[in-house]
Amino acid sequence: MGRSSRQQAEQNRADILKSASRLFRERGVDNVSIADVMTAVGLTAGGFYRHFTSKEALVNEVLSSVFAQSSERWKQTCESNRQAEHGGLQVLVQQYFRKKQAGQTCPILAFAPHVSHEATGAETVGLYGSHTEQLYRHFRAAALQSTPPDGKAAMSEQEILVLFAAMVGTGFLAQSVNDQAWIESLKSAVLEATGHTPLDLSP
Amino acid sequence: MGRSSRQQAEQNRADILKSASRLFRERGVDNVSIADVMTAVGLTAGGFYRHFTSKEALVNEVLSSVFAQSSERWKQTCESNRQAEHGGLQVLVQQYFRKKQAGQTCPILAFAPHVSHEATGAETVGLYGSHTEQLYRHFRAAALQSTPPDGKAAMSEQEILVLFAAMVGTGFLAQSVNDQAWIESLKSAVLEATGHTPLDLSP
DNA sequence: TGTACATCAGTGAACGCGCGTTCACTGATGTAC
DNA sequence: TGTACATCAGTGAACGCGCGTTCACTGATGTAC
Repeated sequence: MGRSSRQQAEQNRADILKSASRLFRERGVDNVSIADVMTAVGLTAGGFYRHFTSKEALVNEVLSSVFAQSSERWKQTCESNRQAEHGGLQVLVQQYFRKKQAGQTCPILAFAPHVSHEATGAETVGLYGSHTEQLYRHFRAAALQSTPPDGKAAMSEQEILVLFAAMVGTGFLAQSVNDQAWIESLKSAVLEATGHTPLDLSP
Repeated sequence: MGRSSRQQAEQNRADILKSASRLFRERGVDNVSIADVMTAVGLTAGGFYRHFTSKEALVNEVLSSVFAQSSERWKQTCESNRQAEHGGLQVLVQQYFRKKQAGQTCPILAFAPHVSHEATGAETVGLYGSHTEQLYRHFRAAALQSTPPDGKAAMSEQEILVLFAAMVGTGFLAQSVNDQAWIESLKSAVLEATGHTPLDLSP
């Protein structure tokens, strides 16, 4: 095979990051091997270390990239609904609950099992925490600029915190509990609570 | 060493269950080996299979036992507060958030990473789901019999679902995010929301 | 521009490690007479 | 009650497997003249 061109090598590195992002979100960091990632890209395991010093280094890059993606999407949802009739918050929660392929799982959920290992490096844990709080800030911004329906008051900080925890908690339960009916009732309860009032359920 | 008495063997089996319960909740199922469990009991790894057919069988027994324990505790919290001034719900949430040693992590949180594996058996996944919903039912019961403060209305099903998701979500975030101040703000927001009104924070 | 050489991206076998599980074995316990 | 034998709880080495990482090697790419 021999050496690849600089350009090809750069492309391969980008492919590794992309495949790892998808696989880590699909199966979790600890259930994806370096060989899995490299095979998905069409290379062999040994070559991985020309691009990253360790699996942990890959995890850190993927984590930052994936959180940045989510952050961007949340921010856009928030901004594009600035003058919408209902606030952007409901749209955000709706998208959060939308049935997605496994490769698009919320990073807060996808990386938590890896992060809560005792063995995981402090850098990874720190990145996870700060990115999670960053997502919360976008959530909060969307909540604050949502126009309250009818004559209701704007959301309090307390309500925003509770709704964020409820949204994440529901996503978490959706990953582990099979009972679709129960999960749906959780989702619609949280969704309705973001509007301070039951939504009409007409299609 | 030779054979142990029936009585001793029964004791050893119970010890294995107890140690496994603690270790699984402390570190997660996938980060605890059979050897870890057996060493904690003072035996060697090979002897494990005189008591259980596989690790998965142990997991299933531990899961049921640990969930049953939590279920019992939630039910008691609920009943012992039936005539209390504030409802049992706030006591339940307060205990849920109490800083516990790692061996007492809520089973909903502790077993989720193992359960959301693709490879995990259907039996384990089913047990996890039904036990989780059982805990929710206790939560709901505590909420429904809580006497609403002041002139507030009783909690709606929607509110109960949201608060359950928020409680679990907060516990989940507490495991992975280091920022204690933020975690505390989530906890107190959820706790206050269970009372429909801010609590007074005097010691 | 053409040639000679150095670089280094990728290969694939190997290493060391921890895991769940198996197995031949030991010897105290339980049982049959 | 005492003896002879069967049982089986626990041992500890071994197996097979997958993992993260290393390494000698290959040969196309990049560079110096």
